[in-house]
Parts: sequence; structure tokens; C-alpha cells
Amino acid sequence: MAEQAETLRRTPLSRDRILRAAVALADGAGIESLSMRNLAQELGVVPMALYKHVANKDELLDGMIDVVVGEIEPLTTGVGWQPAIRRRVLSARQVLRRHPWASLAIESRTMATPAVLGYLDSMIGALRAGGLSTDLTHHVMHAMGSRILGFSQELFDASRQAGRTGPAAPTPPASLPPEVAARFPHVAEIAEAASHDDGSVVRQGCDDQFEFEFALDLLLDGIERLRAQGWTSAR
Amino acid sequence: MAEQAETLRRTPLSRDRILRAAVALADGAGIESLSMRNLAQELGVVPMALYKHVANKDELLDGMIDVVVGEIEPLTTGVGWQPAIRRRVLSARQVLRRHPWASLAIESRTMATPAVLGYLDSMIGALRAGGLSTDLTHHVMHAMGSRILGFSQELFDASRQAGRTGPAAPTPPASLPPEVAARFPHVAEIAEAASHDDGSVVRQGCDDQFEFEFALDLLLDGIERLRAQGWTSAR
DNA sequence: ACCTGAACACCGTTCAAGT
DNA sequence: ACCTGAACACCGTTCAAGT
Repeated sequence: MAEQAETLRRTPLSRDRILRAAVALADGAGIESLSMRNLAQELGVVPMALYKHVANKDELLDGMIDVVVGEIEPLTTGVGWQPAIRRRVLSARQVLRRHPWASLAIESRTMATPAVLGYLDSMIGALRAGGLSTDLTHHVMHAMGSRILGFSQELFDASRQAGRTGPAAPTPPASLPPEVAARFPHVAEIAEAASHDDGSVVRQGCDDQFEFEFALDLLLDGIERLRAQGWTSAR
Repeated sequence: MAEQAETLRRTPLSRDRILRAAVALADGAGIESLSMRNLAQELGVVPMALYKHVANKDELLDGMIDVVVGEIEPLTTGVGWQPAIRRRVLSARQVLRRHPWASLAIESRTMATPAVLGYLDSMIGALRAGGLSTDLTHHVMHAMGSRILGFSQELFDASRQAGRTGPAAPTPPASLPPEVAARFPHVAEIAEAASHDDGSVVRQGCDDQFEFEFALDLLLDGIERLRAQGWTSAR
């Protein structure tokens, strides 16, 4: 009877409630814990109940991606294209850091969800408004790749480790085991440099935010140079 | 008895034979068809036989990644750092196009396999030999991200669609459905431009190779400019 | 000591039976 | 008409039983 009371009090299932529970589950327990069965249990319903609101697991993932993309700040108006794009990409990055599973999910899905298209559309609009030709804008969107959505596909990305959550741990380069350092001397050299370049003795690893902004600005500055030169693909 | 003869003729299992069969299976049938059970069947052995040579499925994936990385051309010597890096990255790209499952596999694994470290080590060596400081080299490696291994994380990447194999189909931008075009006008505009910019009437989509090289050169040229300026992070 | 069939603890999803 | 338990066709991996 306590169960009956609980059932009565429980908010009825809805697509929205399912998506928010799924995002919370993936954030908290890792994407590998997100199964239809686990999610149903979390919501206190039978697994099959979910299928009334989402067609299948892929559609669930698409919906979760849309929730995440919806958390990204809108474009700032009244500034140049470069700071506007820069600010929004960095906002996207903050959002993706709150949902570490999302970047892999975005990559493995086909990517045609309305929220993602809307995001891309507004970014393209900002580039066009900044004076980039359709030609340049097109290639720029390709060149930015997933970085336009705030993630970078770094090869050593701690947040990518299965099930990890919370703020990323310092990345490997600092403090390589001696046998690894001997075998890969060039890796060891820059790891050494990275761990000392703030003068501190403590190992610090890499500053993810610095690295992201370095790459972002390398791209944005290069793009601005092409725009100013009137670059065209001239195919 | 025919079975017995077959058994006798059959090459004995080895880690190497397992890895090559796994790569062939993933190439041919898609990564989603790669299960320990399927792989064992392909090799004509019982699933448990695989566990004598690989500890588990993750180690199998690591081994497969090493096979793929081993196919990348060595660095060209006797040219500047920029053409040397450029050539090798483009070689890596060709390899990854033969193994469309590999980029996602690389991203989802932790990435500390010896073959990958060896590859990164030689790339770092080439940058250092080209006169980049350890400081700049470090940030450049982060900025290149997965592009140093030849893949780009584009948001619309046909080769990323589950199970797809062979050369990538032309990417979406050409020929958007009218209702999509109406809702996302900026996306439609550059899609339109892309499908017409060679003067042909036929839709062509995006030239993946062009886009990849555009982004690669945008980065490499920006890096060369920083090197020439004696850039330092000055943290 | 080696090998392997059966079993365990999971999946996503279908479908028929129950209300 | 709606809901759902059981079932189906899979997983990766453990483990004990058989040789």
C-alpha cells in the first residue's frame, strides 16, 4: 500500500522526464551504465514503459544530445564574429565538461538532430554576418569540426576514460614511468617541459583550458587572416 | 574426418592471427559485428580459445589499433618539418579510411598502446627537429589532437555511420530536404554553395580530401607562423 | 595441465497474453 | 485499447567439469 501511494504520487512518465533522468544517470554513473533496463529502474517503471516515449535506444541518445546542446549559451550579439564564435564555443566546452559522455555520443550518432542543426545554423549565420563568403564559411565549418561544439578529440584526454566523471584529472604527460620515458624520449621531453613550465616542483600535467583556447585561437586567427585576404577555394 | 583434416591443416591460433582476423572482420562487417563469439566463429574456434591470447575484448581492441597504426608510412626524411608532418598525417588518413571503425575505437580507448606512443614520439621528434621549442611543440600536439593521427571528427562524417564501410559517400550538405532548408537557412545556404561551386549541375556534396587538407594547412601554417615569431606560452 | 561446454549476469527489443 | 511479463537472440566472461 505504501507502494500504491508512491505510484500515485509519482510524476507520470514523459519523454522529457525520461531524457532528463537518462542525462543524470549518464552524468553520475557513466554512459556504460545507461541501459534501458537501468534507466527504467531509476524511474521506477518497467523497461517496456520507456518504449512508449522513445522508439529505441538510439533515439534516446539523440534526445539526450539535444538536452545537452540546449544548455549551450546563445550567441552574444554586438561583438565581432571572432569573439562571438569564441565565446559560444567556450560555453559549449563548459557544457560538455559537465556531460563527459556527450562528446563520444555525439560522434557515434549520425548527428542530424534538430537541436544540433539549429546550433550549427546559428554558428554559420554568425560567420556569414562577419563577412565570410559562403565558400570560406563552408570550409571553415569543416575545419572546425567537432571543436565548433566545444570538444577537441585530444589523444590523451582523461575525461574520455570509461566511466570517469567530474573535472578531468591532469593528463598523462607529467610524470612518465622511467621505462616509458626511455622508450619514447620525445614524448618524455615535452612531458618534462610541461611539468616544469610554471616553475613549480609539483607535477601539474596539462592545462586543458589553455590547450583548448590555444587550438581554438590558432584556428580563428588563421580564419580571420583568410577572410581579410579575400581567400577563395577557386576550384 | 573431413573436420579432422581441416583441424590439422588449420594454422594454430596466435595473437597475430586473431588480431588480423579481427581487423578484417571489423573492416568487412562493421565494428558492431565484432564480438568475441563472431570472431571465434570466423577463426573456427570456440570463443574461449581467444582468451588464451588476449586478456579481454578491450585488449583485443588495443591490439587492433596497433595493427592499424603499424600501416602508417614512416616519416619522410630530408624535407622540412611541415611537409614531413603533412605527408605522414595524410598517410595516416588514408590508413584510417581503409579502417573506418578505427577512429572511434581509438577515441574510446585510453590510448596508451606502444604503437600509438611510438607514432606520437616520432611526430614530436619531427617538430623538435624542425626548430619548434618544447613549449610550442607541446601545445601544438594538443592543438593537432586526433588530426595528428589522420582523422578529423567532422560533425557530418558519412564514414562514421554505424557499419558503413568502403569510401565515404558524399556528405549531407548537398541536397537538403526543403523543410530542413527552410528551418535552417544558413545551413542550406552553404550547402547550396558547396553543391554548385564546380559549375556542375550534379550534386557532389563535400570533397573530404579538400576539407581535410584545408584544416590541416590552416593549422600547420599557423604553427609555422608562431615558430617563426619565436612564440612562447610565457606562463 | 590443458581445454571447453555450460552457466552467469547482463543487453535491446519483440510479442503474445493479460487486464 | 492499453500495458507488461516472459521470451528471444544476443553479449563478455567465469568457472567447474571433462580430458
